[in-house]
Formats: sequence, C-alpha cells, structure tokens
Amino acid sequence: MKNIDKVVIPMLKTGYCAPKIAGLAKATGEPAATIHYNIKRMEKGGLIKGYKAVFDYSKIDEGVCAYILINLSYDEDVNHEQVSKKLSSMPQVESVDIISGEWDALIKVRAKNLDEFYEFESSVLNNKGVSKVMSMISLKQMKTEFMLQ
Amino acid sequence: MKNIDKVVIPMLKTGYCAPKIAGLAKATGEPAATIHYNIKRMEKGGLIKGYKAVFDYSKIDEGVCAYILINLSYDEDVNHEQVSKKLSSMPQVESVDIISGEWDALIKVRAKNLDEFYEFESSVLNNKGVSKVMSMISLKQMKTEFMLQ
DNA sequence: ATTAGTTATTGAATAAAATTCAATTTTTAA
DNA sequence: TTAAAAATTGAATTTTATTCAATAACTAAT
Repeated sequence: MKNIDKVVIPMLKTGYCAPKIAGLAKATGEPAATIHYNIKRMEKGGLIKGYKAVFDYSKIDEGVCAYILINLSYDEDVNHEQVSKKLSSMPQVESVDIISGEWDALIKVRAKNLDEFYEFESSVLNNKGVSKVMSMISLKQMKTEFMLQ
Repeated sequence: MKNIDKVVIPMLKTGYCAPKIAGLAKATGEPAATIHYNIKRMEKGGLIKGYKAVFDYSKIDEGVCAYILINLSYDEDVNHEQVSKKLSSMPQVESVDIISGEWDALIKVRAKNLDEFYEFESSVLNNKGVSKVMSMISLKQMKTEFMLQ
C-alpha cells in the first residue's frame, strides 16, 4: 500500500474541499444555479474563507490536544504581531488568539504524543518574545471546529 | 434578494461539503480512482469526521469570539459528562474540551456582539453544574480551525 | 413615480467531476 | 507457499458544477 494518507490528510486540513451545490439545492428547494451564484458571491466577498475536512485526530496520530496561555514580553524590540504570526505559521497550531485579561495569547495545539507536545511547548517558550506559558491538556474533546466528537 | 445566506451558512458550518478528488489527484499525481478509494476508506474508518466551510466570522455577523474557562461543581448529583454535552449542543459553541489543571473545561464561543455574548455567558453560569467561569475575549484572531485569518 | 444601472434569479446547455466497475496487483497472515 | 483480503487503476457511466442568456428584482438619483 502506498501511503497516500500522509500526503492527502495535510491537504484536506485546510483545503481541497468544495461545497455540495446539488445537496444544498435539494435540501433548501432552491435551484442549483441560485445556490451556485450565492456561494460564489460569499467567496468573492470573503465571507467564506475556504473548505476543509475535520478529522478524528486520535485516528490520524494527533492524539494530544492542548491549549497554551501565553504572556508576551513588553520589551521595546518585541513585536507582538510578529510573534503571534510566527506561532500561527506552525502546522501543529490549530488556532491563535490575542486575548484580553491576565494572558496575552491563547493557542490550541495538536501533537502526536506528550513527547512531541513537550518539544513544541519548549520551542514556544524559547521564542524571543514569549515570557511565560501555562498549558492545559485536553483530557476529552467534546466538540471541535463546531463538530461533535 | 432572497436571504439564502441565513439558510446556507449554518449548513456549511458542519457539512454539505466534499473533498475535491480531481484536485487531489492532479496535485499528488495519483489516479482519481485511487484518491477516491482511499478517501472512502478514511471516511468509513472514521478518520475523517466530515467536511465544512470556514468563515470570516466578522463578515457573517459573528464578530465576537471568546474562550470561557469553567469550573464544574462536584456535587454528587452533577454529571460532568452531561453538563459538557449540553454545552456542546449549543450552536454558538465552536469547541468544548475537558482539561487538566485549575479549570475543568474550556469552551470557545462565537456571538453576534457583546450583548449576545453576555446573554450566553449568563446562560452558561446559570447551568446547574457550573460553579465558576472566567472569560477571555479574543481581541484578534490570527488563526482559526487551522486557517490563517 | 420614473428611470437607468446594478445585482440577483433561474432553466437549459455544456463542461467537469465523482463514482462505479472489473481486471490486475499487492499485501497479509496462516 | 498459498489463499484470502485489500489496494490500485483505466475506462465507462452517472452525477454534479459551471456557464450562459433571458428575465426579474432591487437601488439610488432625479
């Protein structure tokens, strides 16, 4: 067996999917051409950012999920925008938010196992600009990306 | 103009999408039939939970995003599983995780505005079983559902 | 209210894609 | 070594997306 999964899964994580016009048309009772036109309008207007697959992450060898609260240092030479952009670019990172309150940012991460997660957290803390982290391991995921687990 | 968006957006939030077999075939160099076969295998095996659209939530009138840390009460008659299932069933809720540490659960919520968010948070706190909450409003979303904003 | 310009709707035609099928190959496990 | 199961693939078929052109519905200015 070829290992197509390793190639295809990352592609489906952020793209290579499309809306089912015919299905939406049938379910709503609207003509397919109308659904098509309106979805194109939403895509062009930026309302829709893209289409993607949602996985059972434990079944694709990403069984560990954690949230990391982050404090950024307030040195003059540290650009918060830049630090959070760098965090966003990491493939293990599902989400990055700049937040109000005691902490500056909250990121959601997926890793193969705790070893890999430890590596990741270390790399975050080693980032110039990150002064403190607090991680919360997900013990059970009830809902993810609006989808019940 | 019909308001098709109101009907179609909720449908695309958790379904009515599909993988682009032809696109994956072209990009990987594999035959479409092979991609098709392997994706069906992943669907049947439960590796893929579904396909969905990702939105620019500020453009679909869900501009407020927040995370709520939750403490659940440890009364005998409170079932943590049940409480978190109830939270998961709410459409405003993007994710629910049972977590390790000081807090018991972390949920991610999207609302139209702060008024609506306040209503939501009140309803969560009014839940029998929820003893304490702490909310963190997202000031800037850098990445969501693996997609850069 | 009238009008002109823009945006939206839709059935029908066309193009593209998904799915099925059957023959073949590869893998697995006994 | 062998037989069963799983995976691959080109070609045929079915289904779906897309385009197109005619019409309708809005929008905003007079």
